[in-house]
Amino acid sequence: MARKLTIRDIAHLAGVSKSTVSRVLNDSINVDPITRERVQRVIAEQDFVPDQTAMRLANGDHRLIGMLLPTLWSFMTEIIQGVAGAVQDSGYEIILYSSSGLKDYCSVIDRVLAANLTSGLLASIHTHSPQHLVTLSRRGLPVVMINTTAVRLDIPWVSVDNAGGTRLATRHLLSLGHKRIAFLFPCPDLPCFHDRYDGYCQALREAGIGPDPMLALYDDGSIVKCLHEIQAMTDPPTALIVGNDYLAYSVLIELEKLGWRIPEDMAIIGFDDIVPPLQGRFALTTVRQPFHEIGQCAAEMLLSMLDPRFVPSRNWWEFSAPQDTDQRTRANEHVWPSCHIQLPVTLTVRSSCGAGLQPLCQNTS
Amino acid sequence: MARKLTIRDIAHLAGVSKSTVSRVLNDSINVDPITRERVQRVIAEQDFVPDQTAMRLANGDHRLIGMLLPTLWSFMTEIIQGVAGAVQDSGYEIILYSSSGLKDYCSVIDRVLAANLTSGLLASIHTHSPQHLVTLSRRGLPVVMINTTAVRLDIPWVSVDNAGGTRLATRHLLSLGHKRIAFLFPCPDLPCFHDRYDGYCQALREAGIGPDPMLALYDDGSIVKCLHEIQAMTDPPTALIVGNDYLAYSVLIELEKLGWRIPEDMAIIGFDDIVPPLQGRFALTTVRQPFHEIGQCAAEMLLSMLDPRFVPSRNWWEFSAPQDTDQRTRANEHVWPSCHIQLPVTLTVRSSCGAGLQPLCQNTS
DNA sequence: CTGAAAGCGCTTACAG
DNA sequence: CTGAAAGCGCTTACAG
Repeated sequence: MARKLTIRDIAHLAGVSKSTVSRVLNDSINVDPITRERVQRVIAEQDFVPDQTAMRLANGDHRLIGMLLPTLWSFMTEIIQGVAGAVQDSGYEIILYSSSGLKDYCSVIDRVLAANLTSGLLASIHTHSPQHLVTLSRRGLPVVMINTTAVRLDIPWVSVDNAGGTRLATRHLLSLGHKRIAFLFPCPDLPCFHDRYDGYCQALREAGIGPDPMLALYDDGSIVKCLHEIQAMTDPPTALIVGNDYLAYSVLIELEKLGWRIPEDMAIIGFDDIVPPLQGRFALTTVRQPFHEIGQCAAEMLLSMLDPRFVPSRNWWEFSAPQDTDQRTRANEHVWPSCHIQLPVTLTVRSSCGAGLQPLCQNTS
Repeated sequence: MARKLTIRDIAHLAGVSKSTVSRVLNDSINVDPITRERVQRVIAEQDFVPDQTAMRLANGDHRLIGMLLPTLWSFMTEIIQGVAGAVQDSGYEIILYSSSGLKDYCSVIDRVLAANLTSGLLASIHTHSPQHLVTLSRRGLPVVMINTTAVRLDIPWVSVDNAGGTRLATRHLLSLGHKRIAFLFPCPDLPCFHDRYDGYCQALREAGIGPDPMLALYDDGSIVKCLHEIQAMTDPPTALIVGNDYLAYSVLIELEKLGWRIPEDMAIIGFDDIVPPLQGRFALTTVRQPFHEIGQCAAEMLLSMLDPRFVPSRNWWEFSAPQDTDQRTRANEHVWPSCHIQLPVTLTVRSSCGAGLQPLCQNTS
């Protein structure tokens, strides 16, 4: 390939100095229109694109966003697409860091930051404690957590309205006549599942039903045991809300093995809406997370933090988490450090809940 | 955050020049062991990590691998994980370019290269013609295509043994007693599906059965029409190999609507092995692609092209495409430009093919 | 083995 | 409005 042109070559060809070429490239105001036009023509003729590495070094702005990914679930692709779309024309690029495997994610982050390559971080960390990120964020590092399960953090994050989703699901089951509805935790300690449980309890209370602690179930690895417990109950549930789809599908499989009919013997609703192609037999009614929008929103938040002139494609702030709303009005200039977005979710009704096949869509916003 | 340390600070603290610090950082031989040790201690004490942007500018090696992604399927996550794992400790980073959407991927590539940020490209482009990449590759750009559907290219790529996979699938159906086996193309023009069709034909011929052109079916958007054609045949097939899983699941859904029983009325085998969680009712027997290995292999190929000292984790060359083997022996020094890897696939037997539930695993290597 | 100097390709005060 | 110069943080001949 031919030697790469530099700003000096363009300067020669246009009969100006490097400074002027640089000014044209950076849309500086202080350039004579005639000169500008001449330089631009040369740039176009030569297909000149300035070296990004040098640009980044010279102006200290690296225009690189780090994206920290955990072991990837299938829906991460949608989130990534959302991020990529938002970053597409921003002048920033995404650099991918995998925090999967045995490596300590803290050391990964530290090296990433020390190397001074990226100017901000999009982090999706689920199983680890994000304390390290919180510390860095407090010290001024632009970072946005994506779809974190640890939603209590005082660090910018984008997630969904977990409680709203299960409230929707629970109401739907109530409207179908169910009175005994159980909730199955995929694991006991993640805050997002507690929020989902809270939404379920809220909907029950709104219907005048006190949540029965016996109906809060935990998956300790043996779904079968869990189902046997249900069978052994004197007043067993007729419907079950499962904390996420992955577990919900496992439940469906086990129930089938046990000979239960869905939804006649047990109505099921999940959370996430993974695995869209299979809507035929295992038609799981579920709360759909807007993964693409989650990625898009997180990326646009980060871009806004990095560059105040950045204009988001949508007014995401209308989805600020309730607890944020007050303090934002008070300290408007510091809106970013405490910004938490909970995007609304939708209930996608298929057949596992027993609502028949009539299409029906509700959402939390 | 405190001001970032530079090589000059370390030099001061260690009482040496910047040059010496740089030599220590780059493991240069020409450093007195005592000096080296002193410098290293200061570096460790200060947690110093050199600025990557400056490094990249100074030595012209950007240590950044571009990864061009199409609209992401679910299995792209596995490929990405494979790539990330391989790149993890190589000193390179991955920068993500999305070629999805309406944007012309050629212009994306050109800007990427002109900007001089990345030193090599991993490309996964399916629906577009990769002619532009071929041209660039010929001119010396290190590029590896991932899992491309256009397997006839004279450009380095990593894919799977498509023909071997369908041969495995076809043999399996033959062993179950099927004589009339159809093949369904997801679309008529992609080379990978022709390879899969070829494998199917091979297996039939090996069994002394001439492939019946009537049994080569095409999905033109209406699976139902296709199924009606099958029903209308005087000698209809009893088994069906579908070109990919996505279509296979659609077929299963349509067949169910039509009241067909799987596998009694029609045995089905797919290709890809997407959607692992659902093995209960829609248990699709399918040819599994080793997505993680595909990503890993492609990344390691690219790293080898960028840095001759790189040592791959496995001897991938044993999976060189047959047509390559001869010329590699002849022109060993140019092994890279013509390197095509076809990883073996495995047949994952579930219930849709009618083999019952006994676990069974076969592969093409 | 080590340091001073020039250079990577850009940006940005500063002076004119 | 424009150019010469210094600088971003590193590397690498070159001279000693």
